[in-house]
Amino acid sequence: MDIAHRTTDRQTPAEQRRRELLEAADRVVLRDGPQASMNAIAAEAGITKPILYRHFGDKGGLYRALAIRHTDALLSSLRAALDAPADRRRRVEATLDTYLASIEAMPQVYRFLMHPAEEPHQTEQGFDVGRHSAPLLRRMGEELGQVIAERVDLGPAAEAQARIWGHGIVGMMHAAGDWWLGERPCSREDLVRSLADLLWGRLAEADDRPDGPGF
Amino acid sequence: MDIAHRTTDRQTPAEQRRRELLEAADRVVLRDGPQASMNAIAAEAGITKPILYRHFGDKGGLYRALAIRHTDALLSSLRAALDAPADRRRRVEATLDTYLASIEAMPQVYRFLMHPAEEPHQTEQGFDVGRHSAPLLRRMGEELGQVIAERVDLGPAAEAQARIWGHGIVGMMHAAGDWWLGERPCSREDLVRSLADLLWGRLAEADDRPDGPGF
DNA sequence: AGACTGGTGTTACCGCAAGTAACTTACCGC
DNA sequence: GCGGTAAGTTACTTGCGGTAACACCAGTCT
Repeated sequence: MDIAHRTTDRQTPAEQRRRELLEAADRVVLRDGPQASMNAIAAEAGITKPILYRHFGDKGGLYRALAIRHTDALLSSLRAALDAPADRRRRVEATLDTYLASIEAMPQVYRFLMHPAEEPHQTEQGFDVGRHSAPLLRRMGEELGQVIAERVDLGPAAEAQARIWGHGIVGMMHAAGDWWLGERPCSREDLVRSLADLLWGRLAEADDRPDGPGF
Repeated sequence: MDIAHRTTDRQTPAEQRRRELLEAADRVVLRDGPQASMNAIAAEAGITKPILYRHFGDKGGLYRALAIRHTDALLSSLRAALDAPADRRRRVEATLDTYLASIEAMPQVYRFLMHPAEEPHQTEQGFDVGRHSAPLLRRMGEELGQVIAERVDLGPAAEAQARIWGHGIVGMMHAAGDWWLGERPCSREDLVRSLADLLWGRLAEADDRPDGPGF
């Protein structure tokens, strides 16, 4: 097959094309937000709609492919921070900071990933809860849970505990980051330190305020 | 349409009507999910589209009104749990449990609130800065932050810290709840206990596992 | 009475975006 | 050359959000 000598500079034409389309879609989505129309994306890629549909099936498929790209990139950054050689507190802070720096650097990508606005239109309306609830959060939660399970000694029921903590920590990071990105109430380091303090039990240690019963 | 036999309620007819419309919309949204069309909602209410638009402006307005109803209801439940007379750990657990019980009892409502899927989509986008991004999470985060600031003695920068923690804890609750609702990996009590343990610093206290460096 | 006003309701339409059908190339092995 | 497959097109259908424009039915002012 003559594909073999092509793979040196190109991959198979289909995949090459797919990459180009994804990059065009990326540009449009980053410019117009998740409401970007298929027509606009096709125009940006220099082609017309039906080709997009041949490549990605439907809008959800295209968006899913886009999301997977970015999600993978973010996850590998996070894995790197998680694997850095340092003590646990430093790793937690590095991971938080990596995540926050990422969403700070590309807020449009972040918005796209977190608020997909994908709607299967009018077909197939079942009430599946977890369907389009930001798969990025789920993946991050699962991965963090696995890391925790591998490295932290949690005694019995460690597996379940670790997954719960993974999803919980990721959710904490996400919500705090989302709010912080919108209001910028403090510096990134302050946010990282506060969240790490929270995970380090400072809520439990703090005293009640003099006037009322403690939270 | 005779109007005479509706003399029971003493509200202004407009508000009465608005309530009825919201209830109809509720039924449809709970049945069809956030993709429910304005036509369907109007049909359920026994009227036609333009009336909905006269009452709520646009689809976003209707959905916002719906969301506010449910959000207020949930928030008042949470406030009750937060104000119960008990020590801090018990309050945290009660709040977590209240939230989880709520989303467990009405997953469709929860899904609607969390995944609004509103898309301005054509004419006149550009105002509406805060857009989607689940206002419920923001409100819960702000409220919890306020409660923490009021009741917990955090020393200097307490205000900022409390808000961060509020959003962080709410996000933790949300993400863990979302995942739990989808997979049901454990009982509600187990989840509550694990999350409270996380907030109580058990991640910091736990030892590394024998084979590798700790997370 | 009779015109004026305001709320409720309708039908019929526009614009737009997702998705599809049917046709037209161009390339590649034989 | 010839037939098949992939890329590409135009032109359509469907369905939804949103908006006229008009109709009906209180009360109410003169």
